[in-house]
Amino acid sequence: MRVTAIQVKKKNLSNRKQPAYTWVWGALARLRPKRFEKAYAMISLRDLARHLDLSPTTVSRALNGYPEVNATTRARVAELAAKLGYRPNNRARSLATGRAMAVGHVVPVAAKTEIVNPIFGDFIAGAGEVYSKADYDLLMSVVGEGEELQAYRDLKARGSVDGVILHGPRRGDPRPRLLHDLGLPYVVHGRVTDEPLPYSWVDVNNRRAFHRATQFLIGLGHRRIGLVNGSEDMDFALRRRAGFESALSEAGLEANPHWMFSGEMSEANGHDAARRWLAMTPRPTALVVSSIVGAIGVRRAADEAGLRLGRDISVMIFDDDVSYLRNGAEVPLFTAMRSSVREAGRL
Amino acid sequence: MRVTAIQVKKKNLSNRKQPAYTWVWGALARLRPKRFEKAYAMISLRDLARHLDLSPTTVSRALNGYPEVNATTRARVAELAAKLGYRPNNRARSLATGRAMAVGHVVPVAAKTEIVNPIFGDFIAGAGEVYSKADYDLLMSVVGEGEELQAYRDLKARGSVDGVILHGPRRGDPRPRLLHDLGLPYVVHGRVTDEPLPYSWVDVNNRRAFHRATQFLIGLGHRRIGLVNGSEDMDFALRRRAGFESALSEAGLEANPHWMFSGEMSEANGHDAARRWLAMTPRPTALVVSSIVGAIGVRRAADEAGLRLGRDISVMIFDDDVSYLRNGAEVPLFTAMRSSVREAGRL
DNA sequence: TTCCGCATTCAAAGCGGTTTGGATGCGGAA
DNA sequence: TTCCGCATCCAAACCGCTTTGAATGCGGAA
Repeated sequence: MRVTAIQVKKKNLSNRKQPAYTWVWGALARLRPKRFEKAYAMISLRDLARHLDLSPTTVSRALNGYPEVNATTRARVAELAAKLGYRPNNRARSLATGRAMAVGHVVPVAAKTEIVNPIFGDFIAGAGEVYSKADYDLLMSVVGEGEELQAYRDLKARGSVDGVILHGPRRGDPRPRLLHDLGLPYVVHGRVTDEPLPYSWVDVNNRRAFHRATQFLIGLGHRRIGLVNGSEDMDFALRRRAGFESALSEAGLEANPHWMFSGEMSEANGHDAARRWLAMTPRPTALVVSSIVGAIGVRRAADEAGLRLGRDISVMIFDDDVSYLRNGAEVPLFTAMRSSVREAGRL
Repeated sequence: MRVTAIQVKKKNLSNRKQPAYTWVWGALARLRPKRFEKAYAMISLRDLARHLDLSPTTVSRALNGYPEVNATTRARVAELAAKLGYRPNNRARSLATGRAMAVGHVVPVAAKTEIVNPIFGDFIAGAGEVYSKADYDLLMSVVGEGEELQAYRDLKARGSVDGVILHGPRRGDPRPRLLHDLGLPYVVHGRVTDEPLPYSWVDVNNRRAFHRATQFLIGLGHRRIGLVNGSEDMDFALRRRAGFESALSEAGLEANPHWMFSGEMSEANGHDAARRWLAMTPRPTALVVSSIVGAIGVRRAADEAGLRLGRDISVMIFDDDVSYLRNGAEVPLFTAMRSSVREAGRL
C-alpha cells in the first residue's frame, strides 16, 4: 500500500526515435515484478531527471561536478536532490564506474582461542571515521585463520572492494604476494619483514620503542629484565623482541630465555607469565610488556604475590591507547610508551 | 600486458535478430575505455557462457540451482566455474535482484571520550562468522553520536544494505521508529524499553541476572551493596539497575544512591567509583559490577587500598566473555554471571 | 500424420547509475 | 549571409547479473 502512483514504461512501437525514458504516469500496462516493490521508496536519478525535465545524463553530470552544465541548471538539480534527499545507489554507481567505493578489512580470528585482537576495534573506528568523510564504505569479513587468502580472493573476484587493509602481518606473510598478484591494492597495518615487494604500511617504530624502554630500565639499574611479548609469529612481536634484545646486549646483558614470554595478548597470558617468573629465583626485577591487556594480568599476578608495581617490580608497557583501557585518566596505570592505534586507523 | 585477447562486440547492423552477445575474438573494432582495463582480470558470467557455448541465462540458472537446467549442462557449468574460480559480481547481482546481500552495523563513537564499546569487537566477530557462511557482507559505519540517524538514512537511500543491527539502544531511542519508517529491517542488540513498535532483538535477561546476583550477595550476609553500572542512558544499564534495586527492596534493604555509579564502561571509571566508596564510612561490603573492564578498575582500587577481593570485599561481575579478557582461564578473575557476546552476535 | 506437453534453452529487458559520441542553438567572425 | 566554435544538453550503450516470456525439439498420445 506504499505505492500510490505506478510508473509504466511506454513500449516504443514506432520506429521514430524516442527517448527511452518517456514515462506515462498512472497507466498500468505492466506491473513491475514484486521484488522491486520496495524500490519505489528510493528516489532514482531518473526520477530526479523527470521532475526537472532533464536527461539523466545532465543530472548525473550536474551532481558530479562536471563542467559542461549550466550553472543555473546545476543549482536546480542540487536543490531538488537535497530536497528529496537523493543519494545515488552505490551498487549501480560502482557497477558503472568500476570502483567499489569500499575498503575491505579482513579480520582473522584465532581458531582455537577465538581471540579478536582488542586493537581492531579502535583501529577500525579510526579508519571508519575517515571512510565516512570520503564517502567510502567499510566492508569487514571475519574469517578463521587460514581462510584469509581465500577471503581476499573472494573480495577481488566479487569486486566488492577497491582495496584492503592487511591486519596482523606475520613473519613471511604470504598475503602481500597474493594481493600483489591479484592486483588488489593494500596497506599493511604493521610491517612485513623480508618482504621483497614494495608495499605501503602504517606502523610505529616497534624496535626503537622497545629498545628505548629497555635502555630506560637498564638505566634505572635493572639487570634482570623480562619480556611479555605478543605471539612471535606476528611481525610486530619480532620487532619488539629485537629492540628488547639489542638494548640488553648493548649493555652487556644477556637475554634470559626463561624470562621471555610470547603468546596472544590476553589478560590470562600476562598473568600466567608473571606468575611463573615471580616464583623463580632469581627473578626479573623489571618487565617490558607488549600490551596493556597483558599488563593487567601482570599486575594481578603481582598483587597476588603481595608485590607492588613500581616498588618491588618495575613494569613498562607498550600502550596502544585503546579507548576503554585508557592509561592514566587520573592515576596512571603503568609507565608506558603510547601510540594511538585509532590514529593509525585514521592514517 | 595482462590482456592477451581483446573481445569486441560486433555491431548489429542487419535487421536479422541476432543475439546481443555474439562476440568476435581477436578483432579490434573498438577498445574498451581505460577505466575498465582491470575488469578483464575478472571472469564474468558472459565469459563462462561463451566458453560453454551457452546463454548467460542458462549459466545463471545452472549456478543458482534453478530446476529447468539439464543435469549434464549444470555439471559442465559448475565444473568450469570452479576451474576458473568464478564468483558472481556482488554489485551486479544485487542491482539485479534488489537485495544488497549485506547487513549494516552502525557503530556509534562517544564524541568526547571516543570510547568504542569493547563488546563490539566480539559481537561483530560472532555476526561476521555467520555472514561469511551465508555469503553476506558486513558493512560497518563508524559515526559520532548524533549522526546515527543520518547514517541509517544513507544506508537505506544508497541501498547498501538489506538490514541493520541496532547497537547500544538507549532509553527512548528514536532509531526503531526511524528504521520502521524507512522500511529498513533491523534487529536490536539489547532492548528498547517502552518502544511501542514490535521489533526483533537479541539480548540476555539483564534484569534477572542482576536481581539474582544481588540476591546472592544478600544471601551471603551483605547488607551494604554498591553498583558500578554502565551509562544509564543505555537501556541495558537501566534494566540492570532495576534488577539490582528490586532484589534489595525485596530483602527490605535500601539502595544507597551514593553507592550507585553510572558511567561508560572503562577501567578508569571502575577505579574511580571504587576508590570513592572505599573512602566512605560505612562503605559497601560488596559490589555488583556491570563489566569486566570496569571490574579491573575496581580491583586496582582495592589493591591500592590494601584490600583483597573475596576476603575484604565481594565483587560480582557481569561478564560479556570478551575474548582477550577471558575470565577464569586458570585462576578466575571474578565471581561472574557470564554471557558470550560473541554468541549473541552469531544469533 | 498431427498435436500436445515437457524439458531445455535463449533473447531481451531490466536494475540505477556513468560515459561516449553526438545534437542543438546561439553569437560572432568572415 | 554563411560558417564555425562554444556552451549545453541528450540518446544510447554499457557495467554484470537476474528474470520474463518465448522458442525449440523431441517423444508419445490421438
